[in-house]
Amino acid sequence: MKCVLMVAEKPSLAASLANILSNGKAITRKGFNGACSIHEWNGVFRDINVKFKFTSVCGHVSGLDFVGKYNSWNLCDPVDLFSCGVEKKEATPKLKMPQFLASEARGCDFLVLWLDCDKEGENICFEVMDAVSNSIRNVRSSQVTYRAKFSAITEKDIKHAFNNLQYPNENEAKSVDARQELDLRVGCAFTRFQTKFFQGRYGDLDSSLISFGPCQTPTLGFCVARHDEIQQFKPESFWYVQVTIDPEQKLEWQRVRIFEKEIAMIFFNIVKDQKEAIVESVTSKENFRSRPLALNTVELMRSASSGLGIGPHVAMQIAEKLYTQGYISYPRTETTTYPTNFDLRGVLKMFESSNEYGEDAKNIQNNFCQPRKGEDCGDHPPITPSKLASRNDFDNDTWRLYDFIVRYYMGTLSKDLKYRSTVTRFLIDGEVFTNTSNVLIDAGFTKVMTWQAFGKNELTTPFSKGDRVPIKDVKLIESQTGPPSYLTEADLISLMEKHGIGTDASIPVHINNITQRNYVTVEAGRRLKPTTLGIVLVHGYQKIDPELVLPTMRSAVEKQLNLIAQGSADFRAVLRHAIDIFRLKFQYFVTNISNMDSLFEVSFSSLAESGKSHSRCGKCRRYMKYIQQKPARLHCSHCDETYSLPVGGIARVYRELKCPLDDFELLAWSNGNKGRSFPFCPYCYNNPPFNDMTRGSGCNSCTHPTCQHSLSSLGVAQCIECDKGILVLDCTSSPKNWKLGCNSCDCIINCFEDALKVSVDEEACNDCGAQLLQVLYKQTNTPFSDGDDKKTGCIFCSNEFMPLIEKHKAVENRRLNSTRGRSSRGRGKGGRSHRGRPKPPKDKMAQLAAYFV
DNA sequence: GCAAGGTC
Repeated sequence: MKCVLMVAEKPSLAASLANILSNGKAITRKGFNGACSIHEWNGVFRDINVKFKFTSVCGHVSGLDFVGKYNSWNLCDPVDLFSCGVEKKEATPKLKMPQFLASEARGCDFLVLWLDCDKEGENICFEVMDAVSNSIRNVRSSQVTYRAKFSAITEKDIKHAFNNLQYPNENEAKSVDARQELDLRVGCAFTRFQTKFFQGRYGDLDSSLISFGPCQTPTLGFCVARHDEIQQFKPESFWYVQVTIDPEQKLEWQRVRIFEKEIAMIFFNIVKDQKEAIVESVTSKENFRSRPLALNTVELMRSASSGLGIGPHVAMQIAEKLYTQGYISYPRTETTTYPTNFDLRGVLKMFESSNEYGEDAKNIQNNFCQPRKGEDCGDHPPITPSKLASRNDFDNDTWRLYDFIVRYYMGTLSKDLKYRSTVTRFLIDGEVFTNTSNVLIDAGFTKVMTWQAFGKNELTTPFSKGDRVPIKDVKLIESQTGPPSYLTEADLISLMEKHGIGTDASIPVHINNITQRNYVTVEAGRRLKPTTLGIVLVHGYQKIDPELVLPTMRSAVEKQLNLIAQGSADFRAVLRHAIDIFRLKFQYFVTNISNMDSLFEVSFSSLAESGKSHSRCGKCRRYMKYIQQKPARLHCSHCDETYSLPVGGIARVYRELKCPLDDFELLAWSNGNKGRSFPFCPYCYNNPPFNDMTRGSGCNSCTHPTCQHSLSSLGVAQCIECDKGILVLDCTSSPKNWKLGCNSCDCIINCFEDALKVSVDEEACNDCGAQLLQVLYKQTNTPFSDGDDKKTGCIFCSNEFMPLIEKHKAVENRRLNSTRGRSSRGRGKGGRSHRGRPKPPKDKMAQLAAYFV
């Protein structure tokens, strides 16, 4: 029997599409990658009986990256990133997606692609075809591979798509390839250049990465634009006449306010001596506030931020969790209209038994309103609740978001809010004042969406035309115009949506980025206030090349890319043109960076003047400065060199010891009292002296043959927790604390408390191959039963050491293993070199010689 | 250590 492989963009969609197409008959099994399932059934495809297999990918199968050395920050000039090679790589290696697809496709004759119907989906179609090209013959043929085009996940739509299969659109897919390549080259080139440039000059930037991106930078731009408005705002004084009538009620002046005091005074003088206001007219009309459209992602994020105080990133994480647990429908959609056959009442029914919502759900069913017609974007149905939950099922924020989604859903099926608005016009010697009073007629959807409840302001006594109302008080009030506030997250989301910056799925990522990178902070009310770094960056772009931060930049690029999608321009030509433009922009940016730098200069302190005097430079013997702000560095202002330091923790001067290779003073890095620690040479850490030592290593990885701090001198045994590392004696906090620490993982073994001295012996243990240790105690407090103050033994095998070694599960295991090993196989696991002292590098003298040259 | 876009 012929076999048809069908592929959707995500596991959940594969399940629901298979269910529709098989009329519920599909049998499901889990795929070997643990993430995707395969749904199988027999049916008819193009008039023949076939077996169907429906599975999915998880988003993109592949992603783009630079080739080889261009991934390294130190091995190439950022400008090379505009011309160097790029290659496709597996997007998520642990999912083994190409392998999974290839194996499921084996033996299949046809491929039907059910990826989301947007350009990204079209691009993934071709990624899937690539992945199965060795499994399905002629996969590029339009007689083998088909594309289903659907706009809603409804039986009608899906079956229609199945009966009208097409071929995937290569032009649309290509336009995505172009976008990927352009974003990669431009983003990484600018990011690397400006990060290295500014980190090499300033010590208090408080940022480990100064990134640029075609979406994140305009996003930051919005926040800084508002900041600039606030800064440039000049308050203006204005005056208004405030009349209070009896019974007490303030009236609104029809002129609202006046910016010249003298003129305001004239009106005030007219009104102030009057005793009565005459009712000129009373008009009344019914107004309404519409119930909401069905909920989509952007609105969910906006409301979560402004109403619940939950940021978009976290909101989406919670929504994702609610979705995978079945409480709500798929939370990423732009659509704001329910599918035609959606069981609106069924969902309400589900809530009838709920303590929280039961009463509302019944009321709404009795007064059921058809939802408003929104937009169908052809992606997924709006976000709706799909399972009843109660308060105890979740933590507080999860409950609040779930509650919001339930109430919003009920709101969309409720009546509009209705109120009566009555405007009373008063005349006071020719001046017009009004009072507007609103009276609620029907709370409508705000009965469930209580946060939108109607603020009442009823007039205590209604008036009729011709009434003469006593005036209680007349005042001339002086006030000032105020600046706008910082942008709220909700405002920012709206701006991004309006300018097409990011997508519903990536908007929270960009906002999160600019906060994580320390360009903006989230203030009370989730308002986004730019930091000095954020402001200086945006102002710098504006000085050098304003287009870099303009929100229109993204859409201009998208426009070009759309030419590819429409087939009216050649992929290569458009891409080359766009890359050329950005390369020129980049080069212009680099040559004019001093314009941005002059702004940095004002706000940040140069490396030379930041940090504290710390340890000596091996080249000039002068003290270098220790800059503790992220990323921690040592800076020698005399040599104008900067040395990076291990991430986190603290690097203190290590007993004024020096590296025998370069004369730099050694430092002891430690990550808290009980954490890892090791000595290192700041020069070797950045410029490893031996081939078998990687950048970012301490002395505990150094193969120097004679230095007393090196791995060669202090290595004891292979690590008991990881495969790669070696346990090295760590003397940096001796004699208070002695410990063995792995030079690769976090494994630490504390030992020999209060010993005067611990050192690594020349000999190795006969039983397990570990290097022996010599331990010396004060005569007065030796722990050994025979009264000796000095012993040599094995940390794993010597009985008299056992009580002096921290109880460590892995140590116990190793002891057991080595005992067992002895009885069954003679001696340990067989004296491999890594067990004892690690082999010194083969040609160490040659390496040393090379280093000194 | 880098972008933006999918999704887990």
